[in-house]
Amino acid sequence: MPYPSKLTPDAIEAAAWYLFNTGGPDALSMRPLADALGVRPGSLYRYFDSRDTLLAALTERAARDLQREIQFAAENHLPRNALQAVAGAYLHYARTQPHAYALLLVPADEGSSPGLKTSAGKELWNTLLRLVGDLSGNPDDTDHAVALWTFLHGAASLERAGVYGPSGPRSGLELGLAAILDHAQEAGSARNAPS
Amino acid sequence: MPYPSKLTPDAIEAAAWYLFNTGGPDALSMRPLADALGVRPGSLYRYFDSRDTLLAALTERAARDLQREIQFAAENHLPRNALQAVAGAYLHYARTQPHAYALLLVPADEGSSPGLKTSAGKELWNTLLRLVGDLSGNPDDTDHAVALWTFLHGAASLERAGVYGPSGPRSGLELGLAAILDHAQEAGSARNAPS
DNA sequence: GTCTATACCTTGATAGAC
DNA sequence: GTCTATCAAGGTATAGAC
Repeated sequence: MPYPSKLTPDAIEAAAWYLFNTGGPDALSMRPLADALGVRPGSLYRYFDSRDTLLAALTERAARDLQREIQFAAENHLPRNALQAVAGAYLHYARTQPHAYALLLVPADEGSSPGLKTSAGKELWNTLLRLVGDLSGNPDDTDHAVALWTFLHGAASLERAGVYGPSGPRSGLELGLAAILDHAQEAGSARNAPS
Repeated sequence: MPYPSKLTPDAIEAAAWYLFNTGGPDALSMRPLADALGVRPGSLYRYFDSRDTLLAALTERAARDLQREIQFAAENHLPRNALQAVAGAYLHYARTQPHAYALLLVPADEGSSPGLKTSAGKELWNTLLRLVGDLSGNPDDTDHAVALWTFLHGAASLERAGVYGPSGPRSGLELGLAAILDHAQEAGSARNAPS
């Protein structure tokens, strides 16, 4: 029975995901990955054209993961609280899976596509857009969604860069988040009761 | 006259700066750098311990550059307009020198220190803090400064990731910026006229 | 003191044998 | 489908020529 081959795309991806999340991009190299799978480096190329292709798969996976966390966090909350919870979940994911998160927003010039232009990435955006719409009353409120996402990513990114220091800028973040949510909410009120 | 050596730290740094800003991190490799200087790779190590040391020098340089741009943009403006101009200058720098900008906020685990913890980086922060203080009336308003910087970096970062698309989310960014500046300004008013 | 020559090791990737 | 070579390019270290 020669059928069950040692390798499958899923097995490779799983091992790669582990290596990547454990040690970051540098830890994901073809040789150690092959070692982990009990195989020779060259064999991997039968399933993934290149390391970049493999990274693209991991990117998609990261987007799906984060989208699920966001969705879950928002459930059973009123709009304002939902977004507050989403912000927490977003930052929590960026904190606990920093490498995977970084994959989502790789600069455009560094090969692989931006990560959030994947199908999973678009779903993530739509989820955010819907939640913001619930707050502001505008179902297609891209402006506030963009502002919110911009702020969340900035927070995740600066935190990861170690800029905030140990004491943490919690108050600064909460303040900024509140400023944006307030703005969206006021826009909603103005809609319902135009002067 | 054997004295004038072919290499000087400044010459190396300048060539490295050019390579780096032109082609990104990958373009800064020791061999091409040596070629550009008409020298053998090994020679570079008399002046810089490693590629990382060289990168650290470039990081310092980037922080200095950005700080100067910010300072210049803020001159001769009233607080609110100054910060608006600063935001523009910040994003402009991130747009036109993307690689140098990225150097400032390298994730903490990727070797070299966060870039903004250099002396030039601290100056940058102090500049921002002062300008925010002028608006809110609180000379040490770290909260609003953090919120503003978080938002600016998020914008620079998402833009670079190509997330906003060609049409640009100008309105979303202006809206978020306005929300934060308004919040700071209102805090200032409340200070002067406490209820 | 300054630079060259050279070598070592690790990457990603490919071609062809089995 | 997997292995065995093998390649080019990268960062780095050292020994020795000038």
